[in-house]
Amino acid sequence: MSKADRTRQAIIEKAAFIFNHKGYSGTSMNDIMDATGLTKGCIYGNFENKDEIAIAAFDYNFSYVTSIMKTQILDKVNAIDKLLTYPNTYRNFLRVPFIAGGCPILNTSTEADDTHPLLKKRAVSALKYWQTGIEKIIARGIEAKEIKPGTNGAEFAIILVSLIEGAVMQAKITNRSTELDISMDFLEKLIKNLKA
Amino acid sequence: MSKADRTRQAIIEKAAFIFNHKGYSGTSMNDIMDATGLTKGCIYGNFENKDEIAIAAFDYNFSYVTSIMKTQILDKVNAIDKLLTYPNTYRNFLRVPFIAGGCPILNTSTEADDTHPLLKKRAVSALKYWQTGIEKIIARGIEAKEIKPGTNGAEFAIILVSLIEGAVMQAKITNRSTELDISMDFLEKLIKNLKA
DNA sequence: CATAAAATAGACCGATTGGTTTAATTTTAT
DNA sequence: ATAAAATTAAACCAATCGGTCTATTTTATG
Repeated sequence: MSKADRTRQAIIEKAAFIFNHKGYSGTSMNDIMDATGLTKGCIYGNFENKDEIAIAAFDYNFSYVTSIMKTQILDKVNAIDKLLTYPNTYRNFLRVPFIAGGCPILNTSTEADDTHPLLKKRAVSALKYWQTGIEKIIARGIEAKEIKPGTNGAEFAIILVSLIEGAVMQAKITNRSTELDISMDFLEKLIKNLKA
Repeated sequence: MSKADRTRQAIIEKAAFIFNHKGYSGTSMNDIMDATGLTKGCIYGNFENKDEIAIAAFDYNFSYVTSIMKTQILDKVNAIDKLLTYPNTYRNFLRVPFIAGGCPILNTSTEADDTHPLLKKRAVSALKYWQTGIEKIIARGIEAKEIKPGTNGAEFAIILVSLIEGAVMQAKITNRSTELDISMDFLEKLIKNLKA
């Protein structure tokens, strides 16, 4: 990894943290300078503009969350156990916030849907990637006779995501885990109900 | 209503629309000047600063949504029917966006939770008001023997809100009603399952 | 170790930010 | 009708915005 690559990566990682807390328009280039300890010239030598940093930051945040979930899911063999990773992980989201600032899909979606087409596109892709990931687990679970045949994977994915994102939003704003506990308990039951 | 009151109200209404689309830091005083057709001096004669406008705008947006829901809920006599107002209304959220820009609680929560304590407080109050409203419907429904005794109102409120907010977020970013259709179908079944 | 290329620092730019001030104009109440 | 009070317009402010440019330093290569 060249020095430029290392600098670029450092900018992305620091910026990713800030963008996920303050949002796109709430984050200034000065914020990024302060966080990285780099000057403006250096940052603009590595990125064309703020947009490019924001997009790289979103991709970084999303792939970070994805990698954490994927690692845990790959540890499980049974499809039900794979799905249970979601409620089990998100139940502790406030206590162990594995991504500081909250879910990047939720944060980016609500800010960018009416304002920033580029970020919006990124958020759409990320959401669909998540949804199809869950569908795949369910499809394979059906094949392996671990999940009831006839289970609608696409529908279940949407409900799972709704419960998680809705609960994360409520828990973050009220600053309590109650909403996550209750929604994730409920999601857990839904998943166990899929068992063949 | 004095002229000052009318001016103030006009500013709030126009600003409420913009804030719910562009967010707090995405909205500038110039945006508000353009939308209202008023000058800066005039706006600052009616409000102390941007914060005061943002808070009044949030309150306006929230009470607007609340009034629409309340009207429909009051039309129903049975507690189950009152609860069904939620899936029935939010199912059409994209087709008939009764509040432009999306749910103000969702929008404000995700932006303000890490950045704007005053707006955060407002969002918390709004969310709790919504939650307790649902709890009350359920409590009265139990009394009236329309809803199963033993139903946990607080838990059901959280799940209802999670499903709605999660689905609204997904539908708004993907620009399709699929997520709302599926999540609201599911919520409808949950509600009907509460019947005594 | 010399040198070309890549990376970085920091001064600088015009535009825009939220906010103030002052003078003129309307409204309101007597 | 008129004076006091409320409201409004528009010039003005310092600070910050995203972004550029050039000189200097650091890095990699022959």
